[in-house]
Amino acid sequence: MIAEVIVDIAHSDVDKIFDYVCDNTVKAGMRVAVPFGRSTATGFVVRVKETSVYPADKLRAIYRTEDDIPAINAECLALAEKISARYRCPMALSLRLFLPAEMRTGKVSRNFREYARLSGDLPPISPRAKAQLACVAYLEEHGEAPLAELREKFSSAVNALIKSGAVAVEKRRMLRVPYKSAEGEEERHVLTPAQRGAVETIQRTEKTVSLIHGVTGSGKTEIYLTLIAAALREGKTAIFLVPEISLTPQMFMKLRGRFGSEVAILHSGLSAGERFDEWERLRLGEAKIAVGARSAVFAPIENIGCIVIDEEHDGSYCSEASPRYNTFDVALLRAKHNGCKLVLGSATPAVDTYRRAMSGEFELITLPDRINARPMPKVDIVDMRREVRRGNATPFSIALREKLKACLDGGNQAIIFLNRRGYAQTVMCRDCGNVVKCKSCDVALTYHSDEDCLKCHYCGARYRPLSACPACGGTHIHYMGTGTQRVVGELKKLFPAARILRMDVDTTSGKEGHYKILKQFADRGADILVGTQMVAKGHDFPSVTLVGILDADMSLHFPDYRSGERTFQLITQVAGRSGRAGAEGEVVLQTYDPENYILRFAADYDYRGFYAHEIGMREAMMFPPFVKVVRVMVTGEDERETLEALRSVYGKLQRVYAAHEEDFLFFNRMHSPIKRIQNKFRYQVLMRMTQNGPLREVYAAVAEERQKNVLVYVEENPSNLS
DNA sequence: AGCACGCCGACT
DNA sequence: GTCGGCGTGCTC
Repeated sequence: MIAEVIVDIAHSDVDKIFDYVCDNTVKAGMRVAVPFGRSTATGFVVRVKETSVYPADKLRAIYRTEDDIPAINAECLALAEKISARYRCPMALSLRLFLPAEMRTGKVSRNFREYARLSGDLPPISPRAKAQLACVAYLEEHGEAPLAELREKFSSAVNALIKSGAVAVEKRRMLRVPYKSAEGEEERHVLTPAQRGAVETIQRTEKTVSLIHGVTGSGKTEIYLTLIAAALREGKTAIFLVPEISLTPQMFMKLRGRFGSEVAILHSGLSAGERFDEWERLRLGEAKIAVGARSAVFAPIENIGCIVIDEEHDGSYCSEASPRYNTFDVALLRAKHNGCKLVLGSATPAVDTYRRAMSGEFELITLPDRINARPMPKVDIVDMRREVRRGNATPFSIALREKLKACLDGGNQAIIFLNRRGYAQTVMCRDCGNVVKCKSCDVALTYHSDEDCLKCHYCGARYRPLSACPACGGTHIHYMGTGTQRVVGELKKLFPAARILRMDVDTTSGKEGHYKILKQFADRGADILVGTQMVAKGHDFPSVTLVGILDADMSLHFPDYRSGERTFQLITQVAGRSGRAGAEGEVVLQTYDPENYILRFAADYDYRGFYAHEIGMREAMMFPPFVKVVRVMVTGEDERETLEALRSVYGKLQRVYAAHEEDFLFFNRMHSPIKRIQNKFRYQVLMRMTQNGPLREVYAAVAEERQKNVLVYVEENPSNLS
């Protein structure tokens, strides 16, 4: 037999099939160790065949198989091929997506546990051996018991019994199941008519994809769970994707409660062993529901009955590393292959998704009402320009201050949202105007008061705070802009008695950092939670009646065609944290641009209005989804080499441009908005082209570019243009 | 990715 | 005259 093998080396030179002689125990999808040149490599068997066209005298045999059952099933092998073709990456990279990292590095061990039971023939035991007799009696009563437990109870008598053959020991695989304690806590909810209708529509439609557009609190989760339960009843499996599962512990507690150990959780917060075992439980069919962030879309399961993507609009569904896959695209391929439904849900769908739903490509289900029929919190837009004119230089408007006071006096909690961490955004010398920048990045440093240092938010470098300007020696150092740390300081001055909690990347280090802070706040361990966009997601806080959004403009004026969309989503999400149970909630939205249509629509919870306006704008300005934004990034440590590579790709791309000029709306080379990150210079060729534009040629031109110290890659509709 | 083969500078 | 620099090519 001949095995077609892809070696697990991510390099285009070896991205092809190598034939190896093998025996009939080798199956497609198994990992194998093979001789490769003068060394040994791991490889993936993608096909087994009878004969090879490769000269027989040059064929070598595989050394051994690394799996006893295939690690990658037939569907996933085919999927890997599609991903490699679609995202132009070596097969090795797309195949790796389907394995837990622990499996490749081989750093985790499988856990075994020894069980003892009485063997068939019981040799006579001396009546004096009391412990042995007790042990036998124990086993007669219990059938079998973990060996360790027996040893504890009957000490060395156990060994004697094993030696005499009275007790047989069997090794059994132990799979580590995280959060097992949450089993059986969930009571079943009765669906509302709207939820029932949504479930029925999704099950009845002939369309593969359904989009549930439901406001916060409209009960989307219960719809997902019902669909998943239905799939399980048919003997099928399911995939449930969430943006950041570590932020939503109550979500998997809910799943565990409902489905017990049939749920496998795949996320970074687990230990390596747990993650590996959860993956194995899926592969072995012990678990039937894969829950996790985007990588869970590659779950090793067959016969999928339902795939759910919750918070469909979330940016984390697009991979930032090669292959830059889009979770929806992969999920759609799997749904089509399995003939199952793909369900998307969001309170603020991505503009592109909503457009496809409106066009009839997706089934659109709208849930306009909250389950408890409570109105959404009222949003008060405050014009910060007037505050400045009135001489208010603090980050808080008078309205927000008053409402905060009332909120705290009433014994309620508040959330203050500001999408900027640190104390002061920039540090500037007032004598010469010099702004302090990072040594390895073209980025202004942010002052952090809690550590009394300057930090680079792009590479994490720390610097000593300045007493004098490094450029002119001046001592009038000015700390500009407000971050979460300064907000906490100002709040302490305004409300000395209030207990304030801060949540941003600086306070959430560690495995359960997010969870701890959210839990503390939920348990009323603080009155005010100040945070970045982290506070927007997860957790319901019943006692929160006020949300303050300090600087709604900051994400609005991001240099990116999606900044409006993102701002709308962010505001809607943060606002949704207010007033979920008891009292009615309030939101104060501070802005220097109070007439802005995005903010207006967000304040009115008018998604449709926002969408209509935004899509009209995108069409008029020729932005996605009407065209494609394509960026070719060129980065390298040596500026000259990087520029040379840029010139070279640009030349090739220019030929593509010249041959398809009618497909281009924009074509130019430039340095990236941030010229240097982590000592790497960043140049780019930016293009906007029609949907059927010559994307293939762009990829081909980039693939040709193989300079040694320079990295060149393509990004489609990049989420971040810095 | 490794690793060997192969053509030009500073050394015993 | 050699030892060795890493550029180029190959691995079933």
